[in-house]
This record gives sequence, C-alpha cells and structure tokens, in this order.
Amino acid sequence: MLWERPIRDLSITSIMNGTGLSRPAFYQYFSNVHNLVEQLLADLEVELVTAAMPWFTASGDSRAALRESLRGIIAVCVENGPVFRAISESAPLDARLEIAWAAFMGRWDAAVSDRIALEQKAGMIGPLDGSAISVALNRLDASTLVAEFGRRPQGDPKAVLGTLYHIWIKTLYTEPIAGFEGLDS
Amino acid sequence: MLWERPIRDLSITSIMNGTGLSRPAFYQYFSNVHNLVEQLLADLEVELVTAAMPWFTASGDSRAALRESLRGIIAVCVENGPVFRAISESAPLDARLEIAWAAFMGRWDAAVSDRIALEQKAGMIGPLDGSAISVALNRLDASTLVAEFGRRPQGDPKAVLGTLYHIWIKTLYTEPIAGFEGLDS
DNA sequence: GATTATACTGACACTTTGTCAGTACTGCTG
DNA sequence: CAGCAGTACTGACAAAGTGTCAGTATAATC
Repeated sequence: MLWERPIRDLSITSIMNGTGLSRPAFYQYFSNVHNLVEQLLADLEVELVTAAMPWFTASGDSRAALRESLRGIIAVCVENGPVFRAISESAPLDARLEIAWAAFMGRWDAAVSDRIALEQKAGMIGPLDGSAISVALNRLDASTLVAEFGRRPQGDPKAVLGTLYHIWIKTLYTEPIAGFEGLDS
Repeated sequence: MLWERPIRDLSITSIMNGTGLSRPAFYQYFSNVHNLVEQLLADLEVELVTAAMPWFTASGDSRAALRESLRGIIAVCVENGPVFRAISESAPLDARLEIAWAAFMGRWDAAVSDRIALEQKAGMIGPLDGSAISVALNRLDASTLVAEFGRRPQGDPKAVLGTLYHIWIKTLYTEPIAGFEGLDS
C-alpha cells in the first residue's frame, strides 16, 4: 500500500478496508499504526544490516567493500523504499517509535564508528572525529535513501551509489587538506 | 512552545489554549496547523539564506567562506532549531507543506549546484556531479541541523561545524582519489 | 452616531481513534 | 459428540480533534 499512498493517508480504517476485516481486528495484532511501523523497522533492519556486511567485515580493499555495502543498502531500498520512508517519516509522530528509530540509527552510528576506529588504527583512515563523522554520514544515507527511493519515480540507483560513495570515500579516505586541522571558533 | 513539546503534541486546541483566545480564532490567521508551519518556513528561509551568503558570494578564499556560511547557518539553527525541526517533521504530513519543503530544499540545491559549477569553471573544484552532490550535501545539513539543534539538549555548535565542514571540504575540494573515477555497476 | 469592516465565539457536524462487551469459530478433551 | 477452552473477530460507544458557520462583540472610518 505504501507504494501507492503516503503514510499520512494510511488510517487504520483505510488499512483494514483493504483486508475485508473490521477495524477493531487491527488491534488484535498492533496497538496502533506506529506500532505496526515499528515492526516494519525491525524487519527492515535485518535486511539492511545483511546488505551492509561487506565493509564492516572487510579485511582487504575496504574501499571496494564500502562500495559493495552501499550498493547492497541501495538495493534493499530500491525494493523497500516506501517502507523505509514511512518509518522515518512516522518516527517523529510517536514517542516509542522515535526511540526505536533513534536506537536503529544509533546502532549504525556505533558500527560505522567502530569500523572507522579500526581502520584508523590500521592507518587506512587518517585522524578525524570518527564518532561525529559516522553520525553525519549515516544521516546523509538515511535522508538520501528515503528521498531517492521512498516513492515513485525512484532515483537512479547507480547515480545515488556514485554520489554516496564519493562523499564517504572523500570524507574518510583522503588526506587532511591544508588549513583544515586545528581550525576553530 | 516548540522548545517544550514536539510538534506531534501541538494541536490547534493546545496552541490556542496558550493564547487566551478561542480555537476558531486560529482559523482567522491560518487554514490549519500545516499552513502555520509553512509560514514559519518562509520566515526561516530568509534568515538561513542571509546566513549562508558568504560562500555563495565569495571571491577570495572560498573554503573560509564556506566555513563562515556553515557557521552562520548553524547559528540560526541554534536559535530556531525546534522551528526547523517542526517544519521538516511536518512536511511529510501535508501535501502543500511537502511541496513547500521540496521547493525550499530545491532552492538550496540549485544555489549550491550553481556555486559548484562556478568554482569548477574556475578550477577550484574538480570534476564531480555537482548537481547530485549538492542535493546530498544539503540533505546532510538539514538532517544534521534538525537532529543536533532541534531539541534540548542541543549539540555543540563547534563540533557540528567541524563535522559538516570536514565533509563539505573533503567532498568538494579534494583531488580525485585513485580508483574512484570511472567506477560503475 | 451610523456604518462597515475586522476579530472573535459557541455550537454543530464530521472524522478518527481506542476500548469493550459480546459473538462466532477453532481445536481439544473426556 | 458434548462441552470447554482459547482465539479471532465485530458492533457500538466514548473521547478527542478538526473545520465551518451563523452570529456577536469590537474597532475603524466617515
């Protein structure tokens, strides 16, 4: 249904109209619409984490692995974009869902941050605030994926991959540039 | 009010309770809550555009100007974070507001894209898809600003500046890295 | 001081939500 | 097969919020 209509039009009434069951039957399975969305998030996270494995477990060429991970994540979103969009757009509307979303993103932040720390130790990534950069890059990914694949017409997966890869690679794997380090105020 | 409660708790009823006026009086000025938010967006855009001027009009050191623009935008969000957050979170809930938000972001995308094209012509920025990169960087900024300054406790403006500046600079102003150009599939 | 526009209100109809008592159907057990 | 759970489901209700409208104050203008 999410392919057809935005989440804002999905009342319990309209959802149950499509099922042949009565509206109260909905409450047999979910406590409200946000709770339903919360379950969708749990399912989607499994798929995304699986798709993202390459970079997190890479031992050789971690740039190629990063590209592979991004490609996988994008593929999942090409398939489930509207679900991802519905989740991210619903999150601010419900306290519980907001917490679940924050936890979901927090796990990505931690995983990316750990990976960066690991590669920094190995000398593959230079000195940078891996924790803060992780949060930013993950938010970049989330908002890009939602915007590009959350509705039809979807964006071009290859183009999105190119863009995200560019930003990730440059951010993580390039030398510090002159005049950057130590700037403040 | 947005400092205290998230947008989801802001019904017309609760808004008007704070004013001493009756609920229908609200409709004297706005057609609904989303319309109110739409007006907030218009006001905020003016402030943000002003704050962002340095980079868009820079003639000398455009990296320093970029830093200045980011600092300005962050300063505006430190002051108006919850408003910005309310707007971005409400956008998916209303067709009109969604369009207004898309137009708002679209103007940033166009401005950044133009600036990149300009600096590419001047040889300051290398070959990259300025249009796609602009969209991504702007979404990065928006989601970061909302997350960091949209509620209390707010993030540290300096840290956020450092992170965003790092990503923007590396993305736009570093040399192409080996193995990046021409990768596809 | 009369007139006209503006600001505002009480009350109504409508929509959606969550709940609950109660019905129908299922499978199990003696 | 009768009786008894346990599950799946429903109709009806109360509560909360929305948008509208006829109508009343209040202020501004001539």
